[in-house]
Amino acid sequence: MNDLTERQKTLLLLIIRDHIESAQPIGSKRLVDHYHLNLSSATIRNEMSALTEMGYLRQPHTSAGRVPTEAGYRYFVSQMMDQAVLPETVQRTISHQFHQSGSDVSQWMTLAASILAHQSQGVSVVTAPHIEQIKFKHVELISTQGRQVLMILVLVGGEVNQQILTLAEPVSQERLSQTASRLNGLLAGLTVDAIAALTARSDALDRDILTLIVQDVRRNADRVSGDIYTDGLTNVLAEPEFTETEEARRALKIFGEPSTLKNLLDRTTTGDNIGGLQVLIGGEGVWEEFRQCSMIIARYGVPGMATGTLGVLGPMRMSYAKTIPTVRFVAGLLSDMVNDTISGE
Amino acid sequence: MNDLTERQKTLLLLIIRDHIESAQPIGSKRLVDHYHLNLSSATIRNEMSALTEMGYLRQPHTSAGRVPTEAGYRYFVSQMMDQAVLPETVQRTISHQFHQSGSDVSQWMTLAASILAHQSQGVSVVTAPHIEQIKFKHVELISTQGRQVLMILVLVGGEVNQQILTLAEPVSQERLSQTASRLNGLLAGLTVDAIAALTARSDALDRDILTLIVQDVRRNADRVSGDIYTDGLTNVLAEPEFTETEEARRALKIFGEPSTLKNLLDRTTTGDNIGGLQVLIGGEGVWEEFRQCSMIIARYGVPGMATGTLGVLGPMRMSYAKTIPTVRFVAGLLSDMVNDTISGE
DNA sequence: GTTAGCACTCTCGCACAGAGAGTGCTAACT
DNA sequence: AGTTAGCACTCTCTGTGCGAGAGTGCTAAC
Repeated sequence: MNDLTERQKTLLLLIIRDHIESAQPIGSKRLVDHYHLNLSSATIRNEMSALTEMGYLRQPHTSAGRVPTEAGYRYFVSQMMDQAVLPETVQRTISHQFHQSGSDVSQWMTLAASILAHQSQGVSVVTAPHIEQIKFKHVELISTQGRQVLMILVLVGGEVNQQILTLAEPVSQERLSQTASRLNGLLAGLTVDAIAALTARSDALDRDILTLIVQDVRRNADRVSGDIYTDGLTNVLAEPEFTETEEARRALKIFGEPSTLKNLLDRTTTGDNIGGLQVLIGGEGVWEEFRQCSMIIARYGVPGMATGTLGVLGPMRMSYAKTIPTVRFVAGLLSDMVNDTISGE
Repeated sequence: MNDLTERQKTLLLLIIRDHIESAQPIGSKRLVDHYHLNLSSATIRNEMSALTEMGYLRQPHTSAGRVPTEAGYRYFVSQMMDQAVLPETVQRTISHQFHQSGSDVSQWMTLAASILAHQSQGVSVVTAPHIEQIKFKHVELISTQGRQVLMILVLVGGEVNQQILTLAEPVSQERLSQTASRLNGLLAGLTVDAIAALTARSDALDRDILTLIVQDVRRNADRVSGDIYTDGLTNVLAEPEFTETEEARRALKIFGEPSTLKNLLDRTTTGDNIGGLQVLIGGEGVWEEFRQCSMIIARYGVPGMATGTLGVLGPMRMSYAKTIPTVRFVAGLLSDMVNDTISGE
């Protein structure tokens, strides 16, 4: 891997950087003209030939300039991975936006997706934090009319669900309030599984409600952890490599199908490397449809408690230098926010 | 308008229907071959020439077949508007999906958008119902830690908001419960404005909470009524008229920008024609970017109480016969559901 | 009013040539 | 040994010209 001479390294990085900007194959002459290297085009040709031999560059056809291969990009990314930092002004802007937004998880997600899409000019995707251990906090029962009761369920972490249940017979608000406060004492801090265990040995009214609580929490856990937020779907259409629509369509279609997308994200991330980014270049064997694309993915949250995934999809020649630190920064922010809400109790 | 002979009518409808299917200009010969009319191509040419003269058809160039003009489509739509009905099997499938879904507004919206996009193969958009008169129903105050209190607010219509407020000094859960139940008696059924009026003449704790209630409701009203759900963004890329990306991109971009989109919908719909559809053909002067597109829009909900908009964007040669009844049906379903939740109290 | 026939027009696809860009190789230079 | 100038070569891209095909409008006959 590191049998590259110093000159070859700088040349390779230069070529990739230029190609990311111009979206065109880079020739030796162009290189000499644009950057005043103290070298002739012939020398550069020799080096380029060597880099091609080594698999970092590729020629679309015999008489075109060079284009980075996946290996080339990977080298490029590995070089800049550590240094790339988001300018402080951008950091502040983003933080500001988050602090201005509401305290609702879905708002955070939407905002994160929007910021990622904007900054990177790619397609962003954010999954809501999946809460590993859901714990009961509080329940309210409000009679609405006849046998219909509105149940409000508060979970540790501040999440609130509501649900309407229909009882076998009308029950007064007073009795409902009593039941609620009794249950609150009984269930405080218990996990779903513990509550489910309790259900069996309870009397009629309690059983109805407990069953519903368990059901609701479980269903909701599925739904919320399945929630996927995307933004910038159309950004990618601006890229020159997607002028023939077919390619773009196939890639975008995947992003339009939440289930497939979730699957893809799950397969490529593990829960315990918070802070570490993954950069998938050219599909990297993961998904045939993304052969022309790259993805930058990160996990955020608190391992073992609540974690989610976020990432950006772009063309293979996306601006890694900008996107990588952005993804990292936003992941950090979201982690902090998740941490705050969880440790709140 | 109705100076069309019977034969011209059937011919016009035939041409449009064929063009919607084939996406190609329709020539006289093709028409004779495909549908066994008892006419020669020459006769048809004469009629086509007349239809062109009248502005219903157009020739892309001298020696191509005919293509419908906007006026042609409009005539087509006006002819089928009343008869088009959704097959009962489809109706049942859709109803079923709605009844299976949760009771959460945002789930309805997502589902509606998904169904519309799928059925029509176009881009769908649904705005959440805007509640005109928000009324208070119930509040709960739950102490979490120190001075932080979780406020849960239930509105008439079943909507539930939560919000964390920080008090000047710690207050016991008991006192909070008292306050909550007092407020519940006081505010039941009041509108936001009425509550705001009360705020002035209340003591410290009440005032804090009341202010927050008003704030929260107002902010939430803005947010929810601003919520826009879209689906099928990539469907439109499959259409042959969008193979050059530029056109598609501009149209899609608008659908990616919630604010612009909302503006557009608001401008083209009025709140009081629930049940009536609007069909905008070729942008219809509304929006330059949609020159190649059509939109089918409907309002749903209960006028004066809560209404929202939903619609489908597709190419001008979209399948009106299928999309119009679908939009109408889904609008009806959503209206029913809104009606149910509102009249629930 | 309808139809057959015909000349006309315009697009589309294809082949072909020339320009341009970039390469690899060789030989000369430092 | 490394670097450079020069040159022949290859391949894409662009524009042009031409024939095929499709469709039309018009005229004259039915």
